Amino acid sequence: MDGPLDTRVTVRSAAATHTADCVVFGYAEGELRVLLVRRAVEPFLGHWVLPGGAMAETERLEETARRVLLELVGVRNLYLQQVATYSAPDRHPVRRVVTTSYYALVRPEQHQPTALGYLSEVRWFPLSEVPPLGFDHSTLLADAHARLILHLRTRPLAFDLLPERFTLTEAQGVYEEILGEGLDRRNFRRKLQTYDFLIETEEKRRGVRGGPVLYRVHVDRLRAQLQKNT
Amino acid sequence: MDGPLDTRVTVRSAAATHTADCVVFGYAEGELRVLLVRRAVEPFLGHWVLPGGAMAETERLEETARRVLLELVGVRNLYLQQVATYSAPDRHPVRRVVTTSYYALVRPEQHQPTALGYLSEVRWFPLSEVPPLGFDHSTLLADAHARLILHLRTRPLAFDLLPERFTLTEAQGVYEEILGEGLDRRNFRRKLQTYDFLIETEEKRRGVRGGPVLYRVHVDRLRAQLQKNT
DNA sequence: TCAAAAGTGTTCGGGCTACACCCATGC
DNA sequence: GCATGGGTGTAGCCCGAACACTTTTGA
Repeated sequence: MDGPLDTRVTVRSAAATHTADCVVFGYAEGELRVLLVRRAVEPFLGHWVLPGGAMAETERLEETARRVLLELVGVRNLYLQQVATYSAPDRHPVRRVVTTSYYALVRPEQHQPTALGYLSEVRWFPLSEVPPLGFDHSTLLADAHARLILHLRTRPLAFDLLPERFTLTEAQGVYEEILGEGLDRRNFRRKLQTYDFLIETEEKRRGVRGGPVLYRVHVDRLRAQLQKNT
Repeated sequence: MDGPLDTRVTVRSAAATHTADCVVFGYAEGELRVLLVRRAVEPFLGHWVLPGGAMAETERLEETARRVLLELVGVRNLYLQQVATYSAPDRHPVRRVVTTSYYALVRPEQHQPTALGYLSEVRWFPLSEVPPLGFDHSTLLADAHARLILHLRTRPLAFDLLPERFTLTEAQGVYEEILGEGLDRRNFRRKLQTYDFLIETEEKRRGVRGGPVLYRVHVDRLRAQLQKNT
């Protein structure tokens, strides 16, 4: 309660480090992917884990998460949602670390992630090829994905993963990849046509049969829509 | 990320106290209520706040929350869900405190809350009569209530707030109080009749016109149901 | 020209909503 | 006995699910 400890039980307050870890989702080549980093230091040297960093003195956790993402993929202003906080005393083998997880949606083609600091590698993994992660990060990833599915069912989030111009079939691919299930093309398109933030452009995608029409989003309307069902 | 800090930005890791604060909901006399405590120490001396406590060295935050609830209302094994984590650097006027909030559902008639330690008073407040709270607890309360509404729409949570025997009208009252809207009696009853964990007893409620029949829940079936849509 | 993907309407069923009358009990 | 709340069924609506053929374009 932000106050002195209760006196009935003698507890020593834990001086834990607090980190923000990011589950960064991206969509490329028809697959939902997640950004992982490889550790170059112990513990879990050589393991793949979620990118993250320690909360600084004057930061909120969300700011920590944004700072990490800026450093890692050089992107600001992306869609970021807190998922949960993990506090098992032994979740870090060396010292006490409490972690709050966030999920983020980015456009992979716009950003080249760079390994830095204590990392040896950064890579996009298709969700189905993610190896067992260090710490309890497999759990964080699963929880974040579950939360994303939940959110996607009530909010038009997929467009934060798509490039500026996209076809409806590509949009459907994003939905199918996140939800992990196939969707009916006509039902899907009818649903999208109810969104006032979708704008049909004059262009068609070249190099693909059928000559699909390209769409773009009216950014302000999309933002308004997203705020409505927060 | 549970690792050394990134090197590109020099951050000093914040040694924050971490607390678990509880938004304890109860239903009594036809009203949804929340359990608040009054502080007997600075800061916010005399203010009403959410009950909570600092995470101990060997505890997970959920255990902290359960410990607080055990001490405060003497109840184990209640329905407890993590809501969110709050980390604004200035949310506590004296020192840095990060707080993770939980909501809990209890049966007020079974427990007499007791003020202890640094508290001068403990009281159930009807949700509509909650005063402005100390710290940022008004926000935590609002967020927890919003989360409860969300959960109630997909899970049969109301029965964790009702006494062992209850009428369908009483159950409807709980739903209406949480959702903040009136429900159609017949539609509501039809919906409840689809739940296999509701058991009609032989008894009727005495002292109320109409002689409504009392129901109880099949605890195992309810637990099974709740786990299904976690 | 043919193979592949884009594009398009209608029907069906289930679940939610709205609505009115009789019955049991307390006062 | 009468006022209050308990108990019950049906019809419309909306949304999501299922489903097949024509058009466009690349190869």
